Amino acid sequence: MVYSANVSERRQQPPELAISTVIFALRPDADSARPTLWLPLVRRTRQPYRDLWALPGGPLSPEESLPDAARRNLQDTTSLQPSYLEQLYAFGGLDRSPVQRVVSIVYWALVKPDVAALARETENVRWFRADHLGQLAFDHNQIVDYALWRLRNKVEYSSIAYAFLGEKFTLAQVREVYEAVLGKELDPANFRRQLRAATDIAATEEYLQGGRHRPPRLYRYTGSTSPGNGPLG
Amino acid sequence: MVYSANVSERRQQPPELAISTVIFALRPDADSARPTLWLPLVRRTRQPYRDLWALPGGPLSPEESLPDAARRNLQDTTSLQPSYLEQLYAFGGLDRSPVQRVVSIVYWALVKPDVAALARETENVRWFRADHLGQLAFDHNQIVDYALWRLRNKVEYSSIAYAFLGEKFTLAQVREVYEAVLGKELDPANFRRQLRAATDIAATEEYLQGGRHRPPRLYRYTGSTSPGNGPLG
DNA sequence: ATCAGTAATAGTCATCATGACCAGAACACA
DNA sequence: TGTGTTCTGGTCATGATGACTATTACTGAT
Repeated sequence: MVYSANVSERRQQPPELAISTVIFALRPDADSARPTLWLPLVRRTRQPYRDLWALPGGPLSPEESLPDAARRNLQDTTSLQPSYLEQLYAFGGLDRSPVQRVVSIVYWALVKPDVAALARETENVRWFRADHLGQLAFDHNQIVDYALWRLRNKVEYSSIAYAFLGEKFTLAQVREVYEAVLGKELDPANFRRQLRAATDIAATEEYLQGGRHRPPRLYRYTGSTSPGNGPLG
Repeated sequence: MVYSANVSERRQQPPELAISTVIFALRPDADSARPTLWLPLVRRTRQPYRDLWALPGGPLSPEESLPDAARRNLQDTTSLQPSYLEQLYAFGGLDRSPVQRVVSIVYWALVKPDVAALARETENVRWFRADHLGQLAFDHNQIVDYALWRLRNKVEYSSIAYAFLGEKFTLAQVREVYEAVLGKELDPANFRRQLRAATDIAATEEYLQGGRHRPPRLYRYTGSTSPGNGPLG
């Protein structure tokens, strides 16, 4: 902790308020042929934790709302426009940053595959597989763990999975989302039965051609874009 | 909005960071003989929203963690020590306060009945039934609605109900907690079957004497005090 | 002392969701 | 033409749940 200021000094200053976001996308994986969970990180160019990877974020401007700040930070640092955005948690531990006390209101977001594919990687922005991130700056490993936990829970009781997919999709693609998020394989027939009982997806008359096997039917999501966060929408 | 400063003026100032808490307790109700959900509110003695009722809260001191700040504010304003405390949400809308922009990190808490009974009401601290609060200051009606939504969800999939109860309790008392929180009656026999299948409550050899009918057996909660918030504990 | 009333407790039954599993249909490729 | 794989529809056993019935054990009135 080279850059840790002494405690009484830090406590003179008012807490700084920052907004950060954990962003997930499903990307094709070289090894497994199945898509896996990835997330973009930005390299820190200043102390503390210089050259370590961190969540995209920045200070809250006085004239923007919290989700607007999250969206603007995403646009500025990674050029990504999320298909889903939800507040994750406010982290305010005293020792999160060795320099000054920082309270971070953290959002988590999902992006669709076409948006994620267009995003170019730079020297300071890179995609990482969610299951081996290495050492991140600050308490960001803990934050990502929590975001993953929320994602895994939410995918099971809400219709959030479709935020990972395009307008039309096969049931197998939906299953691949669940399998990538939950980290386990699901029975195709049983999974299919559940989706067909759901009211928020509808079959189209189109089939996905060009595959190696029987062409699967395409479906469309007909539910609300925001899967609902209680009275807050 | 008599006290609303003009917008450009407000936006010069940095956002203020506050901590508030929604506290729930189960209290006997005069009408229904069944206990109902109550929460303590504090009267505002200053503008804005002077004389309206509001959630207990205050600014975050630089040297305390977020849950510590919530706990201290509860102690200072209502003298209540919660048996459960969890972060609810960070509210940061631009127009939450007409004077200055305020970002509120809101917690929600439960208190046990003996603690709630000891709390004395004063001129500026009073208990209200959760189902008719009237007009509160700021956006606190919306915050209470969200806290109620979270409470109702969490009571169904976690063991949070025991935070409302003492060390030993009857199964009917647990059922009364569920009924008060969910706002509907539950079948005693089926409810009993579910609780007996749970692993985190154990039967004692004691019975509650003095009632009008067959004395019910007393049970004890054997699970963890913190029902778990994912990787954060 | 006896009986009525009510909660506490135990149990039954039909229904539904789920996991495991089987089988035919429809395609590409050798 | 056959083989392999996925897509799709189906069966079966199991467990959870809601509705319901019945017995037990107490208080309070007659």
